[in-house]
Amino acid sequence: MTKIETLSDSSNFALGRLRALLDDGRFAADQRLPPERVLATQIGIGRRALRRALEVLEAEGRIWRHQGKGTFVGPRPVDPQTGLEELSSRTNPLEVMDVRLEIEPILARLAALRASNGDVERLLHLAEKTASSSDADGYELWDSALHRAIAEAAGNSLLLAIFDMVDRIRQDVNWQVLRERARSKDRLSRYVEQHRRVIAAISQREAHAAERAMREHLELVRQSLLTVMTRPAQPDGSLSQNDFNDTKDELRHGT
Amino acid sequence: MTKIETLSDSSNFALGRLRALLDDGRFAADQRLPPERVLATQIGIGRRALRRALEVLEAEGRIWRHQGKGTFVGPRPVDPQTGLEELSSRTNPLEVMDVRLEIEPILARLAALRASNGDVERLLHLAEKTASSSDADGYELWDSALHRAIAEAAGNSLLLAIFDMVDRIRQDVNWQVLRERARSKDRLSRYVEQHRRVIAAISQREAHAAERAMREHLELVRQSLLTVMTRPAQPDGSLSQNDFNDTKDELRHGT
DNA sequence: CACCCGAACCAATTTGCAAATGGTTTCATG
DNA sequence: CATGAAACCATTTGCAAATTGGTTCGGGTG
Repeated sequence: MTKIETLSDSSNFALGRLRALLDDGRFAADQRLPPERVLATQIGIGRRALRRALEVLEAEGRIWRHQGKGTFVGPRPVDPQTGLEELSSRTNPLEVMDVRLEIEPILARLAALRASNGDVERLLHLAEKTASSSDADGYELWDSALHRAIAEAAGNSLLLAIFDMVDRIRQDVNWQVLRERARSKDRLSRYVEQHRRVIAAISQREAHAAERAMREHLELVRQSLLTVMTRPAQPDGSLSQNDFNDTKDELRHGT
Repeated sequence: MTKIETLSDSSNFALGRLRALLDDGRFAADQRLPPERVLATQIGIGRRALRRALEVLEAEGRIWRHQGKGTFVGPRPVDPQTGLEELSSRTNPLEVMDVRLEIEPILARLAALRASNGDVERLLHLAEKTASSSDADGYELWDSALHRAIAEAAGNSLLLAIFDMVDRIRQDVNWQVLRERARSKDRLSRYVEQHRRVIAAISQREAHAAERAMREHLELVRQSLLTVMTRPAQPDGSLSQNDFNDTKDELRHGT
C-alpha cells in the first residue's frame, strides 16, 4: 500500500505478488527466498522490476538481503560485533559520561559493602600508582586499572561486565583527542585526591560516602570533558555551561 | 621461574628459549608464532617437550593457542559470543535481579525527565496490554516490552544497550523454571498496579517518584523470585528471609 | 623405568578455487 | 524513457587440499 505511485507497473505488480507470498506463509521466517534471477522469471518480470519491489519490502523490514548470501524473510539478524560498532557510532562522549556517572557510584557503594581486605589493599596500591605516575599517559593507565578494580570489588559479575562494556566503548571510539586535552597537572592532582576519598570510604565500609565520593569524582571528570568539548566551539561557553547544569541536575538522584 | 622442578630437562630448556624470544620483542603482540613442528626443530627439541613449555606459557597468559589457527603472543582475545555464554554461566538469578534493581530505577527516572508524549502514549498502551493479558505467558511478553519501552524512553543509547544485555542474560539462561513458578494471579495483579504507578510518575514528569516506584516494583519481583528459589529447599524460609533482608539492605541507597 | 623423539593420526582451521547470489552497469528495444 | 536481457563486479558459500594444534603410539636412550 506504500509507495505505489512511485513505482512502475511491473514493479508494482511484483510487489503485490511478493506480499501475497510472504503473507501466505509459504515462505516461513528466516527462510531464504529463491535467487532474484529465478524469482524474476517465475513472476514473469525482469530483475530490475523485481529488485525495486524487494527494496520496498526490505525498507519495510519484511525481508533482508545480503550480497552472496541471498534474500531472507524477517528482520535482519543482529551481529554482536557490528552491534558494538553500531553502538559506538550512535553514542557520544556525554552519553558515556552520563552512564559512568550512574554506574560507578553504585559500584563504589557495593565495593564498600563487599570488598575483601585484599581488594582494599589492591585499591590502595593502585591509588598510589596513579599518584606517583609522572606523565599523563601513565596516569590514564593506572586510573583505568583503579576504576576497574573497584568494579571487581563490587562482587557482581554482571555489573562488572556492564562496566567493561562501557569502558570498551569509552576506549573504542576515537575520543582520545578529548581525553588528551582534558588532562592537566591541576586536574590530575584533584583526581588523585578524589580517588583517595573514594578508597578511604570503601576501606571504612561507608557505603554512602563511597557512592557520593565516586559521584563527585566523576562529576569533575565530566565537567573537564565538557569544558574541553565546548571551549573550541563556543569560546564564552555560556550556553554550554547552562546545558551542562541542566543535564547534571537531570542526572542527580532526587533525595 | 615457575614450575621448573616439575618440568623435564628438554622442556625446561625450551621454556627458557621461548621466554627469551617473547621478552626480546622479536615476536610482537598478536603475532603468530611458527608452527610447533617448525619451532621444535628450530630449538632442537621434540614436539612433546615444546608443547609442555607452551602449556606453561599459555597458563601464564603470555600466549594462546587454538587448533588449526596457531600459537599467538598475548592474552586470548575475547569473543563477544563466548563472552556472553561465559557470563551466563558465571552469574545467577539473584545477581541479575540485583542489577535490574540498580539499573531500571535509573531508567525510570530518566524516562520521567526525557520521555516524549509519544513515548508516554506507548507506555500506557503497553500497560493496558499487560493488564488485559489473560494468560501468564502473554503477560510475560507485554511486561518485557513495557520495561524495554521505559528503557528506550530514557533516551540514552548506551543505557539501553546495557538494559538489553541484562535482558538477554535474563532470558538466555535457563531460569524460565523459576519465572514460571514465580508468577501467580495474585502477584501479577500487583505487578500491573505497580506498572501503573511507574508510568503515572513518568507521565507527570516526577523523576524521583518514577525511580522509587520502579524500585518498589522490582523489589516485589525480587521477593517473588527469592521465595520461589528458597521455598523448595527450606520450607520454613526463616534463614532465607534473613538472607534476603541482608542483601536487600546492602543494595539500598544510603539516604 | 622415565624420558625423549619421531611418526602417525585426529580435529579444527585456513587457503584456494569454482559456483552461487545480490549489486551494478550496459545496451538494445519498443 | 522505462523495460528487460545480458554482462560484469563484489561478496558469500561449498568443497577439497593444505596447515596446525591435540593426541596416541612405538622405538630409542639414559
